[in-house]
Amino acid sequence: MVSRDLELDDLIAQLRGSGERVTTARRAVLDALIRDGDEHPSADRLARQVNKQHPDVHLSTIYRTLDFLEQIGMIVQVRVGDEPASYHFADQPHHHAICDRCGATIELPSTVFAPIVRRLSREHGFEARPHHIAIGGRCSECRQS
Amino acid sequence: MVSRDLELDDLIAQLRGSGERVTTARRAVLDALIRDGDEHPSADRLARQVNKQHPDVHLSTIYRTLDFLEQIGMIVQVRVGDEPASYHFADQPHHHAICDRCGATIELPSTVFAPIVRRLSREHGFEARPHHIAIGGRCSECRQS
DNA sequence: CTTGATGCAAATGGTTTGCATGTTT
DNA sequence: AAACATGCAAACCATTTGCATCAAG
Repeated sequence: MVSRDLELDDLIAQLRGSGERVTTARRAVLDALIRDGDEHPSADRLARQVNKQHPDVHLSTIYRTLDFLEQIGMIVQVRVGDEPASYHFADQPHHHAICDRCGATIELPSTVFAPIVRRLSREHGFEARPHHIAIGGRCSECRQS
Repeated sequence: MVSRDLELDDLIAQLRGSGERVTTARRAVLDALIRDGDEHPSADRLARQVNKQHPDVHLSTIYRTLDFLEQIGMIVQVRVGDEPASYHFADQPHHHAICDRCGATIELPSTVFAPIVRRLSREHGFEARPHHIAIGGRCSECRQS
C-alpha cells in the first residue's frame, strides 16, 4: 500500500511534469491499473474498479483517459483474440503462450524475443518494441487429446 | 488460373472428404480467400469479392462460413490492432513487424520464431503454432524523428 | 478566465443470432 | 425426408462522439 501510493504519486508527478492535467478520473484510473495491472484489465473492468470509490466517473471517461495515457506513452493497449482490449503499463512488457483449446496461458519473460529484436534491427533497421505478444498453440495437457 | 482452380478443387475435395457440405457460399468464400489471400482480407472485403459473382450471398453467411472454415482448421482468424478481423489459410503462417507510427509492415519468414517454438516445447511442453504474430515498433524511417 | 476534461445520451461498426425458408445429401 | 446452410432483420457489445457543463491551470 505504501509502495502503491508511492508509485501512484510518481505517475502523477510525471503527468504534472509534462504539463498534463491531473484529474480525479486520471488518478483513479492509474490507481486501478496499479491494482489490477496483472489481470489484463479491460476498460469495463477498470470502470467497475474506479466506480467503487468514484461512482460518478463515466465509462466513456475511462476510455478517453486510457486513450490519453496511451498517447503519452504511459500505458499500452493489448488485444488478445476476441476479448475486449486490455491495458498495462508500458514499462512492464510481457508475453504469453495461450492454448487455443483451453485458454491456459504461460507467462514468458520479455527476453525470449531478444534474438528476434536483434535480427529485425540488423536486417531491417526496425526497432522492435514488443510490448505484449501472444503465441497460440497447445498446452502440454491439451496436447494429449 | 489453372493452378487456382486446382487449389480450389482440392479444398472442396477436402470438405467432401470430411463429410462437410459443399455450398455456393463456401465455394465462393474459398475462391475469394485464394485470390485475396495475401491482402489480409476482412469479412467485409471477402463479401464484396464474393458478391461480384454471387450478389445474393449475405454478409452474415460470410461470417458463418468463415467461422466454419476456422472450426475445421482450414483457415485462421487474425487480429491486428483495431482493424476488423482478417483471415488466411492455416497452412500459410506468416508474421509482421508493424510500425506503431506509420503502419508500415515488414513480412517476416515463419522461421524467425523457430527458436522460441523450440524453447516453449522444451521448457513448458507447449506446442506453439504461431499462425500470425505482429510485432510492434518503429520502422527505420520513423526511427529518425 | 481559458483550456481542456467530463457526463450523458446517442451513434457507430463489426459481428452475432433467431427464425422462417431453401439447399445439400 | 432429414439435416443443415442461408437470407434477412434485428440484436449485441465494445468503443466513439457531439455537445453542454464542469474543473484544473
